[in-house]
Amino acid sequence: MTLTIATWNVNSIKARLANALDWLAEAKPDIVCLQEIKTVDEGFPREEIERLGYNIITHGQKSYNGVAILSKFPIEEALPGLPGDEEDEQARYLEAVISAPNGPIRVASIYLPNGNPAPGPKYDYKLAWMDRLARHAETLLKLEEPLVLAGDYNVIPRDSDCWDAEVWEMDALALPQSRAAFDRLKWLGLTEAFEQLDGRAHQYTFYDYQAGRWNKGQGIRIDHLLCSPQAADHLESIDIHKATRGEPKASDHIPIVGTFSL
DNA sequence: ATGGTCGAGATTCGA
Repeated sequence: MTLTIATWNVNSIKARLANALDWLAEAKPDIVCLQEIKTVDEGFPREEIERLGYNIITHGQKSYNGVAILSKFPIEEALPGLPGDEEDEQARYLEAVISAPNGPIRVASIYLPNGNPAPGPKYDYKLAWMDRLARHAETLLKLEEPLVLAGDYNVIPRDSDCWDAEVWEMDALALPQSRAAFDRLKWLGLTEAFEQLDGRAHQYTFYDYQAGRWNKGQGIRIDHLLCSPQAADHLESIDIHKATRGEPKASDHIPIVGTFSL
């Protein structure tokens, strides 16, 4: 028995609906974490996706951000919002407990702040958000459950996760403080699925629309699955569904899928 | 080819 968990920044679920329906019907992932749905909850195209056999929870926002979780199995708990700042209005975090056939799995859909320009208030917000995420992850890890924190982390973990480290040197996605905050999540005991199972250089999950990056093969790897030991122990494979980026009306991000023997 | 990225939604901002 295997369970597949995917993450995909769709860059507007309404603009991407046809692409998303095609990919869901083809890849048939059990659980999907979506980011940048760019709509309020009422605007999410629920029925079209429900028809493919998914339960859906959303944490939406007008125009920007917004996250969702799709699941073939029942969703028992829906926990919108990252703890640690009551003032934070941005819809970037949605956690759920899913009743998978072989037991419950806790999943979160994460849209970590971009942080540019750095330095500045947006970068401060990114680092503060990452600190909140680490503190919350610490709490979740104490539960000793299968846990997957899946999303657009807006962090390039290594120089070899982009096509040209010099281009990204001063960017919020690659600055040492961003990488240190990402490393902190791993030191807490979370395993980054791609690094663990594959680790090859230059395997990208994002190609900017600008400057013909896709046609030039110039991407970055910023979408990640972070797994608790109880999930990482059952990790079997990780796949970057690169062909989606070449489709008409593609998102600038590529879906990645983890397969677990759970 | 006088352009050059896309999305939401308002005529600009965020990525």
